[in-house]
Amino acid sequence: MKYKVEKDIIIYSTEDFNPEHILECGQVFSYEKIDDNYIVYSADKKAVIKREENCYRIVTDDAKYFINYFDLNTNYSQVKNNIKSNHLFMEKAINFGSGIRILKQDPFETIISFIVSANNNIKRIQKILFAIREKFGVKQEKYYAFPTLEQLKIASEEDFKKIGAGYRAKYLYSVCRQLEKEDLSMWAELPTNQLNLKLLSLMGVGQKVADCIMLFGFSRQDVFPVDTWIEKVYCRYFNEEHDRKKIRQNLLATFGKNSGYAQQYLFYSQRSDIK
DNA sequence: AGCCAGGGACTCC
DNA sequence: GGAGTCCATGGC
Repeated sequence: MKYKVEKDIIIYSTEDFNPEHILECGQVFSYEKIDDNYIVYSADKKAVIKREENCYRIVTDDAKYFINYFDLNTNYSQVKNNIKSNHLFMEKAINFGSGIRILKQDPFETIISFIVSANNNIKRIQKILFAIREKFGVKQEKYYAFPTLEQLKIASEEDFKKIGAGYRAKYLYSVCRQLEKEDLSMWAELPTNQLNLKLLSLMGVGQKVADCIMLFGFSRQDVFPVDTWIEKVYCRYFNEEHDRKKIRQNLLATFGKNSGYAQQYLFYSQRSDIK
């Protein structure tokens, strides 16, 4: 990826970087579109992505953080070549979401976000997560940081209900109780299968949510989140199959260590319902 | 009005 | 280990 850092980050190779694809492909919920620009919030940080003549400009106080966040040192042209299988639908999905990059999000924020995401729609997920920021996060200049565990653990189950989390309020409350006893900073060192077990032990985290957390919060590519949209893709292009465990196994066998990337192109194109 | 949303827990067997 | 059922809420 060709980019330059002054104070802002300037992105030159726009075929592998498209803010619309990156932010609206379902991997992240805390962002806004204002006119032609996007604002994304991660942990206590913020970045504005502006379209300029032959490049994108990422305006932020913490360039180092967002170079990592946007995964700028991974070559996505190569990623796309690696998963461009014989399947025509895969090639179409890649073309449709050609500017997708898998974000490296904050682990705690990702855990909370994808617990909220379960059996929910994206609009409402966004609303709940912004409310969590406003109610429990530290106020910055013009936005609220996502609360740390230390800050969020004062929340009661009722607090989460008032925010609109519905039956997930109980999960959020108990996950804070569970995480109080853990050292989350050590989880990044675990191999994927052990990290998976840690995540599955959390209330409100099943295999799909665990996969999303591993992919978006722990940079693991050897996972394949299967939700209702991926199930639709699978039935459309592979077999009529509704056992998500089997679907996951088959897709992992097909895409191997590039599964996470493949999943995201497929999810985005299917959810946007390209023909 | 009824179905669906980036599913998971719980209760049976 | 599977199959059924229930779960809050808002958008369409």
